[in-house]
Amino acid sequence: MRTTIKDVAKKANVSTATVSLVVHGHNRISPETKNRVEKAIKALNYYPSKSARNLVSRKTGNIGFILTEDHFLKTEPFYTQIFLGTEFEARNQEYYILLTTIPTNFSKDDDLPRFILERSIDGLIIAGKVPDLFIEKIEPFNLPIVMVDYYTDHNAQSAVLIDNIGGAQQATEYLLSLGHKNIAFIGGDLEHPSISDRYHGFKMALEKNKKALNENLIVLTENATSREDGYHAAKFLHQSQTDFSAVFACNDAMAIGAMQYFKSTGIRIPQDLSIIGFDNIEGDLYQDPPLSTMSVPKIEMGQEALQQMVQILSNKKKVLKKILIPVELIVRQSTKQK
Amino acid sequence: MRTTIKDVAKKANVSTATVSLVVHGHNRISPETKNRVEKAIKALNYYPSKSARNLVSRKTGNIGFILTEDHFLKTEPFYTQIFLGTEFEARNQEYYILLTTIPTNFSKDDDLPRFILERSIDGLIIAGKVPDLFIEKIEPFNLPIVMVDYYTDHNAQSAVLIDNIGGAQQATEYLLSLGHKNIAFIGGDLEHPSISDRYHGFKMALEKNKKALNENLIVLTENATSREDGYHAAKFLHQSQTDFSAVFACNDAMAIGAMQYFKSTGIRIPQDLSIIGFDNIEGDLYQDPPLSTMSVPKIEMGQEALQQMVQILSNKKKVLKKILIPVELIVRQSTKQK
DNA sequence: CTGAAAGCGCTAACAT
DNA sequence: ATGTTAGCGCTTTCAG
Repeated sequence: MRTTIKDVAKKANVSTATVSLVVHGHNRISPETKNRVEKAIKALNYYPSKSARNLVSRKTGNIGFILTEDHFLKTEPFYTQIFLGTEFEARNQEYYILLTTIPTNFSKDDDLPRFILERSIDGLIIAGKVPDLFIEKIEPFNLPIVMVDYYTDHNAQSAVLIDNIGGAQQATEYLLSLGHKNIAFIGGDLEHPSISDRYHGFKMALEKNKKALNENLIVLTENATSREDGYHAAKFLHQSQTDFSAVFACNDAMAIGAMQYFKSTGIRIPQDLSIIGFDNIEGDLYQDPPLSTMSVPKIEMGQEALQQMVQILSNKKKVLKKILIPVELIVRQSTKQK
Repeated sequence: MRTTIKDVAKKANVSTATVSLVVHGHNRISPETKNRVEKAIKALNYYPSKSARNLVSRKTGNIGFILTEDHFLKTEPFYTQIFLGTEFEARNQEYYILLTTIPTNFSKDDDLPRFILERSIDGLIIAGKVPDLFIEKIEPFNLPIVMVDYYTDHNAQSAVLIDNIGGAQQATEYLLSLGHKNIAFIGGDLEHPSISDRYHGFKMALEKNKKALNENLIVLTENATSREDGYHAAKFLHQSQTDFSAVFACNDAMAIGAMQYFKSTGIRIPQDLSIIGFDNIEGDLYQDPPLSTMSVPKIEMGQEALQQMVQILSNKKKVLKKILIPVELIVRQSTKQK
């Protein structure tokens, strides 16, 4: 049998209330009693029962973490890192994270995660793009929500977002500063806020530097932004016969795919062509040459999300914040002065 | 305020005890009452409070899932898939999974996961290789443990394991059946049970078929078994000038790296050299040629682990089982009749 | 077949 | 400064 608050009280010769106060660090307990209680706690190796606490506090101490299956199983551990960040922070903040996935094409017949139905969580962190339908369906549960790396104002929530616009500008301007005049952009589905923001950042940088936008240098694939898509985008670009000396890929996966294509045609990187990506994934380092990119602090984003959640949970007032996480230019060997 | 069992009882004109019995599907309730109660539950959208249940049952309804950080963040979503399998199954079995990582080099100064210290879990699933020290440190907590894809008999637990020996034999015999006489093996740290088992399976198949083992055709890298390691192992093999027409790599990552090296030297696959891997990771399909391999059912392994845990948790008797999950030969284009 | 009631371990008024 | 006590929502004997 596990030791309970009663055991501690008995051993320390106080009431359970006193023990409870000591455990919670209330200062209206005399130092001596406090000391005695603490000793008893140590001696008995007492840990308060979560269940009992939860029952009386009407909270669960759990925070749900949701992402779509494909995001979780993706080769790049992008969301996995974000999860890890929230898990790290949850340790400090005394919360547990309940991770679950939802089908990538969540449909109206799909059940909501059990922890939502059973109300086993105090709040919900949603990472990455999820179907609108899902957001709608959880609305009635009135859970505090923090989104990470995705945002929809379908119903207002707090969000932790990458500074995609700023980062894309920075990347583009870096390329410009290297003397490149004709810069191509390869990307995917503009419905995705991250991608469209990066695209915008790219255009803004050109405008700001009074460079005309050459439509032929913009290649947007239908949907995904994988290595394969990058490969094909590069091929398309190459075969369009338009002149360019640098490529800004909307993410590293596409950049890597593109690089692979260009190299296969004999184009040398960075001598003939500079390429920069976005995300800073592990694979960048194993490329030949290693890929220049914009670094996204994934762990930190996860931590930030958890902190936001804790704030929402402790203050009653619902401050809806959008937090923009800055990204950092990482120069490696895939970019070069023209 | 959330609806409680009392609300349901009042609405259905019964006692809370009756509601409880209905919820648990006891059959000593008359059909009419049962019906009435069920209607009330629906109408009020009642879900029993986990905390209250946990408190009275002295269980938490949670199962911990532990892996090392590097395993979780690996590029290949191998353990991620295993986790997903346990999570899927946990949904059926009414458990929540608490996922946490431990440092890859867990040292004696590292804290144990909070959910162990606070006893917030009923059992623990450990996936992949973890430091012995960790296993030792959790022993006093006397938690039911199920290991997945790793086993140590430091203290006896149940385990869900890949049939590595059988799979390696199968792969090797397949290569033999193709007419290959000189088959190389590339692998890593034999301290790791999976790798050493695959190595043994390889040797056993040779023996069984009365083929001598050529030491020059065995390349074991120091530690890891990544693409890079495969690349270097292949290089080493190639430069040793020993004759071989087929390679069995201890996993797909190494196989892919090896293939990359061989192709770079002009060796054609499968015309000049057959390669087979192990694991069946997603990347296999994107290789040129697509990689033949032994398929490991990761999701199923996770499910199996959870089921084992539930069994242990429901029976008091601790049956320690080792479950061997069979693997399946997948023939793609990297292997060919000699 | 159903209800009354004790109690799981803890917290938070309210007393003292 | 500390103790008493009434719940939190549920399960589970034990009666009826």
